[in-house]
Amino acid sequence: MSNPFIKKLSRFVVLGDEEVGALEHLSRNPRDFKGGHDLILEGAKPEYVFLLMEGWAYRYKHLKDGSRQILAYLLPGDLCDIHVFLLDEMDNSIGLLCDSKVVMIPAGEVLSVMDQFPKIERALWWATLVDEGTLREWLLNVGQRNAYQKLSHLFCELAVRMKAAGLVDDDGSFSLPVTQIELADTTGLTSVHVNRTLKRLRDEKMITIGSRRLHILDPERLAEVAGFSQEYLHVEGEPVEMKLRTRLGKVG
Amino acid sequence: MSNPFIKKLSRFVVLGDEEVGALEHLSRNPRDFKGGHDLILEGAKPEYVFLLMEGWAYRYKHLKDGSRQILAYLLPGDLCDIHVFLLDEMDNSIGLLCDSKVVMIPAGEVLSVMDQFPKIERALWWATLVDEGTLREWLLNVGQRNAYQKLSHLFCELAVRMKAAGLVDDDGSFSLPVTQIELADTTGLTSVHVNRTLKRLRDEKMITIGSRRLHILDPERLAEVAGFSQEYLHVEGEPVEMKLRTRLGKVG
DNA sequence: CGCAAGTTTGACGCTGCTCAATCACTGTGG
DNA sequence: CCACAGTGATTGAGCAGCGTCAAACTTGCG
Repeated sequence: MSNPFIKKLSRFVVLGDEEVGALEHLSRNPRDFKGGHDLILEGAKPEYVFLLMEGWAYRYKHLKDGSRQILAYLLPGDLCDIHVFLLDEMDNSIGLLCDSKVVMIPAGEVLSVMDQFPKIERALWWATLVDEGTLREWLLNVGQRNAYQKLSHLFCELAVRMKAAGLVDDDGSFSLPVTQIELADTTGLTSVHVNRTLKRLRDEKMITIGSRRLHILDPERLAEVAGFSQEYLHVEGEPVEMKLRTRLGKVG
Repeated sequence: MSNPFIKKLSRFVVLGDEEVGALEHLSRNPRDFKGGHDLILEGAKPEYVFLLMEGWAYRYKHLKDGSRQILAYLLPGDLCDIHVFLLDEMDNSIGLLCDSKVVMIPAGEVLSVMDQFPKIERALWWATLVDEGTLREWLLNVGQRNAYQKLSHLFCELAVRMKAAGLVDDDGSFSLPVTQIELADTTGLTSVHVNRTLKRLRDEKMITIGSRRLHILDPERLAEVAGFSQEYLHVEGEPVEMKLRTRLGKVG
């Protein structure tokens, strides 16, 4: 299963051949995009749903004073803006952090696949719920933790998600094409303070960071510092549909 | 239409008689709960979906050090924890801010209504997307704005939501059964600093606050200070389903 | 090689936190 | 009807985590 989209939805429902076929059809023809560019800007009329097949993207929003909040990182298999259906215009921008492969799916096509395959609709809904859970963790992170804990928590989360996407090396390191400025805009800090905090994490031998890679040297201690537990990401165990079947004695 | 749940879902889809009937059936028999109590605590096995019919609830989460982040306020018509389906156990708690009427819907019942009425399923999904958008605004708020702007933004949001629920008085004031401690845990500030910031907003004649009510005296200036614009709440205009039909030339 | 972008470090200051005391409000019981 | 307790609001004094400003250094790339 090399299609990260199908791999991801399989965490939620058990897909039949027809459904796999439909998803493969949806994700045919990814286009190559250069890193540093934006897929879509706040205010644009959304026509496509962007599906990331390879690379890194991020969702962000600007304030009038120029400050920026990064709202999510998007990894292979993630839909960038399924909430497009609601919007007359985009309420956030999506940028690419490195060269990436992206499928642009016309919004109507997503809708008709959902109409045809209720299971896919439900899987997409569940994916949305995971995104929401992640957002809640981010809010907790930004609202309540100090700089040291914030960065630790972010790194723990990214490690788990990258692992689930099969993108962590044997030595435990993974690509992190993110500048300290971006880490700052993610956590609500300044890049100067991020820099000092990274130095501390490095000095304490918990991480190695540089040349766009992160290596977590001491995962246990990092998770301890962050107060991290990975349940909210729902990357482990059998598909949600199966768990639900067991729990409620019925098919979702 | 006195049923706030139906009223809310009607913002997303045009409901037929059967669907209205099903929703009315779902929301029969609200139970009375006392304010200050919790509906469900983090770690509990979720069996019911809580539907708030009257009153105020909030979603929150604790850190081990005892600090708390409030993640959402729930108003009449809101489902408190539809994401229950995903969870083996609750990853957040839900508390009541005042005496409230709540329907406890068995999780399986929600599922079977969604199976029977795709439109309702889609409306619930859209409601989830609005929640997610709100969460993104909160993240922006907590991450990037200062205390003065944070509180202004929160008040603007609550005013719009209360208005949509038909709970704002003619004089523009509305019930806000929230202590300064809770405002602090919402915005990532301390109650002392919230107090000082409220004083400033009062001194500048933008709000009146007290005895569990908020009166916004100068909505324009408050929105200006906050950088608030209400689109993300999707309380205005025709139902999303209709807009979509116009936009895509097809039925969602 | 030389620029551009990002990282690192220092000095200093402010927003918002901590600690703590006092005040106001509301509901309770004698 | 009043004393009292508990909760929340208010205010002050002092402080620290993180921000600002600025300069130097490092890295990647055409």
